[in-house]
Amino acid sequence: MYRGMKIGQKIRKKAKYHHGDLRAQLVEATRILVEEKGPDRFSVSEACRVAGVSTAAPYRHFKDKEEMLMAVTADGLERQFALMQEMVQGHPKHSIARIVAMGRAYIEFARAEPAVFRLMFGATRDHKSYKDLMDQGPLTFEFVEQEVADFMHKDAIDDDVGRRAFLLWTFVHGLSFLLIDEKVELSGLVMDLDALLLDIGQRVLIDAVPA
Amino acid sequence: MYRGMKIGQKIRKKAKYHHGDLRAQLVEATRILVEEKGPDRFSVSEACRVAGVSTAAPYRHFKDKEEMLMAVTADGLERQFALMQEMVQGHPKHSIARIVAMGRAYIEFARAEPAVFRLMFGATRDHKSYKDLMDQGPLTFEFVEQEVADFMHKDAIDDDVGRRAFLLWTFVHGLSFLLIDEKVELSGLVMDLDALLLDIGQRVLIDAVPA
DNA sequence: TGTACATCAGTGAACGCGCGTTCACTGATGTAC
DNA sequence: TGTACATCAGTGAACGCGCGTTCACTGATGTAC
Repeated sequence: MYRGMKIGQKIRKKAKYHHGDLRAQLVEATRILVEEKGPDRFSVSEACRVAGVSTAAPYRHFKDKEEMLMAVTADGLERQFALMQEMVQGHPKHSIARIVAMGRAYIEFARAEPAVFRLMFGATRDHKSYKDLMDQGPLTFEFVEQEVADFMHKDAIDDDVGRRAFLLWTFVHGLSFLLIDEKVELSGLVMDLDALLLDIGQRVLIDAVPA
Repeated sequence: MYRGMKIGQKIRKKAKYHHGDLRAQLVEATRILVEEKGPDRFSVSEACRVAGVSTAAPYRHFKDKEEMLMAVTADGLERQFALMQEMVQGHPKHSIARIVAMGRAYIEFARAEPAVFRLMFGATRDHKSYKDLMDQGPLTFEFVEQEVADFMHKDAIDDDVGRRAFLLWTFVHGLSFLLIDEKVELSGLVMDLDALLLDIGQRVLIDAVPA
């Protein structure tokens, strides 16, 4: 059964003419289907079937199919950001453990919801609402920059901080895709994920000192 | 007009009942369409239109639609590998310039043919022929490992070499996706691509020396 | 509190569309004698 | 060299399918008096 949906609930919902919660439920159905079949094989009709509603119903809440996908994407961006903020907490300020935790959060999100991750970071869609949506991306990156600045005991984000944050992001982004696209397995990596993140974190954040 | 196809050629080809070259031409049409519309919006019918052939014709050469995409993917993997080998040549052995050139080749391929790159490295397809296809991937990675071993003046590929090669690959892979998915622009990077690749190459290949 | 009515979230049937694949066929080519 | 025939790469029409979206509608809800 789907997340947060008890047996029989679907039928009960159907009994009510006015749903009350259809938009949220359609977004949830879309999220599940996208995850099950991939973003390109998702269909509005199927989301309606899951939500127990006629195929015309979504058009009260969304302009078109693409807008449903955008809603899932926006939700994903917010949740990933939240997860990163959450996982950083508890690690001491200025410690590299915070950087590692941040990277792990990024990757864990990708692995938990690969299809949503692909929506979030995959090929740009040429939909109107896409621009608004993409405001969340920079926000998350600024958070990474802030953490890097903290680690380096800098109180502002300068070019050097930006560059290092970008290196970290790129690495973690690449690893996410390699993992969810099954080009690489964590078990084949010799090191475990945390060790790997620590290693790359040190390489990027600590400069080589000439002997 | 499409690559290697002169005006009028399509009509001339059509005049011949026996094509002689249809398989190759369909692969080429598929490649072009995938690049134009994205892997998921490619259709067999359209490839047939481009190749100037009936919609049933491909089934003499391919089992199904997916097999056409696989052919394009395999071709892409080979060409990327060739490009990497080619761009490394001319740089002195053991020099980091070889590593940089290799990374640049990877990224240049991705930028030149983003949709094919997505086919090559995107979500695993559950097609029978997919397994055979994926033999090329490890081959390319071994080449990277060999170059890393050379740079480090090692004559065998050990775990340390493998780990560093993996770090390089992950970074370059992440950068490729960020670029083709338009999450980042080279112009916004402060450093140019070669400087960036050199920087990350050094960080991965040269260890910090404790003061 | 009861009633009239506007609002609005849903229905269900229908639409046109392009798709992947199959089918019996046809016409060109290569080969045996 | 000429002819009969097998082979095989194409045709073109048809199929069933599921899709996204629109339409006139209906029934539940909230509000004004």
